Amino acid sequence: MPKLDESLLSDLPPFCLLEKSQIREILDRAVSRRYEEGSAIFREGHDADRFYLLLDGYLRVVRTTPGGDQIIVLHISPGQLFGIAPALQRDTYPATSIAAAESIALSWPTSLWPEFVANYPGFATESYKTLGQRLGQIQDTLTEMATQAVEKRVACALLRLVNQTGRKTEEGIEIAFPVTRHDISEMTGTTLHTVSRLLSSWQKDGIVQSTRKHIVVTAPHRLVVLSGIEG
Amino acid sequence: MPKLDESLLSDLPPFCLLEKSQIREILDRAVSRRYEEGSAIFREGHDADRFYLLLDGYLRVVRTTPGGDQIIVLHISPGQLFGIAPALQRDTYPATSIAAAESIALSWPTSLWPEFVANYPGFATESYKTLGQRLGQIQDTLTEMATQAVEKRVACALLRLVNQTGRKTEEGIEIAFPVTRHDISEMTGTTLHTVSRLLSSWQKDGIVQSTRKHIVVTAPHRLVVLSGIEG
DNA sequence: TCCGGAGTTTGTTTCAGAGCAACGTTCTGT
DNA sequence: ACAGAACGTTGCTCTGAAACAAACTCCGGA
Repeated sequence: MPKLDESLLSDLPPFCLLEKSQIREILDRAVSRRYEEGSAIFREGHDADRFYLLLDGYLRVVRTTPGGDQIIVLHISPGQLFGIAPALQRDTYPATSIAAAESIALSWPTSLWPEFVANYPGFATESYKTLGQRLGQIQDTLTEMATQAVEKRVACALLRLVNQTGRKTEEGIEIAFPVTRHDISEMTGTTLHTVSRLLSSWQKDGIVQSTRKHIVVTAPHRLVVLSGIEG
Repeated sequence: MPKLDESLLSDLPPFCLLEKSQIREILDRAVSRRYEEGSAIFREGHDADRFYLLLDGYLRVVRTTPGGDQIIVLHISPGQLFGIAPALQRDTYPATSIAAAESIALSWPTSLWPEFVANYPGFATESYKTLGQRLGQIQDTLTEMATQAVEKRVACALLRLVNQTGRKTEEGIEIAFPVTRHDISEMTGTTLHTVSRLLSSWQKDGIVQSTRKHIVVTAPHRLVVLSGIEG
């Protein structure tokens, strides 16, 4: 493995307060690995033996029911920590992480977590902040799921993707990684059929433009209206 | 305020590793307060200026949508920490806490949190464990909400209440605090009408027995079957 | 003791969205 | 270049549960 460059970490929230030498230390103990689209980084229920940082790509965090249904709990973007079960004193991962696009992640053995927290100022703080945001976000999703009709949920899901990973293009804002109708149905607790119909109708209305695994939102404001947020 | 007894804390997970003198210290800085049924301990969006420990009673943790719909995210039982936004570097509470029955809670100013974490061994660990469990639990609820039909969700909700707060009686297991049909509908994202119908039909089948604000599960095993869990 | 409100029950109507089915299209590997 | 798989679209049917409506019961307070 080639030596990793310090600039990989030096701007990220959990590490930005650190000395160069500390970042070097952290990187020297990290394992870097590439994951191809569709492959799992770790799986629900397995031993939480490592924690991770996503350098490049996008992940889906997924839960599976006993009945075999899946749902996407959240997405991870570059720069975020994930698989941080050790932070919560868990010895097993509570969900599965799948690369939604080709991705690269660093990882460290769980046993280093306490040391990171103790030695690197700002690391604990930032990690727990991430956790707090994630908890809030899941509560939002739960509330939405419990109270909103399918159309609004799908609109919200799309907006979340756009906010988190949107890239500006000529035609509008494009979601930066492959998303299928089926993925969106697993984010919103509906069927791919319903998602397909909604997307078709929005396309007719000029709100989105989509091809296979690829969505561009051309009129975000109209989607916001549909989502029923804001006053 | 009368001096609080040390035995209040000495057996609880976050404090059980501590010296007597430390527990004394903690209690001396705590404020104890009674909340009557239906009153709020704190509200969503407000300054997270204190964190809490429930000594007696039961709480509902509730979120409200812009549209005015409410949903119950989780319940708090005696002995649990709550309102621990500071642990997640949040400066505002992400949800509202309501006393589901007459309750008593201790609280401390948020500014003491770092000190508790630093000085009291096991405190941080246990708090984060709680958080981890709560995160997992909410993910469960979300998954359930997204994939299961109403009947299963209501069965699950009832089982969760029973597991968390159930008290054995002659007729079966009784939920230890007042729960209305409406409450259950807010736990499951349905209407009180549907909950009422389900409960009636279960009563006919001898699975539950309920009067106003009061539910006894007489055949938990049959509820488990309905909930569709287990292998 | 009577009133009013909160909680519950039950009936009827309505429709969003799941389920099923069939087909079209674009990719991948050989 | 072809077969098969993965992804997407669309029409039709049917049902679970929301919406609407109306009473009934219990409880606390004046």
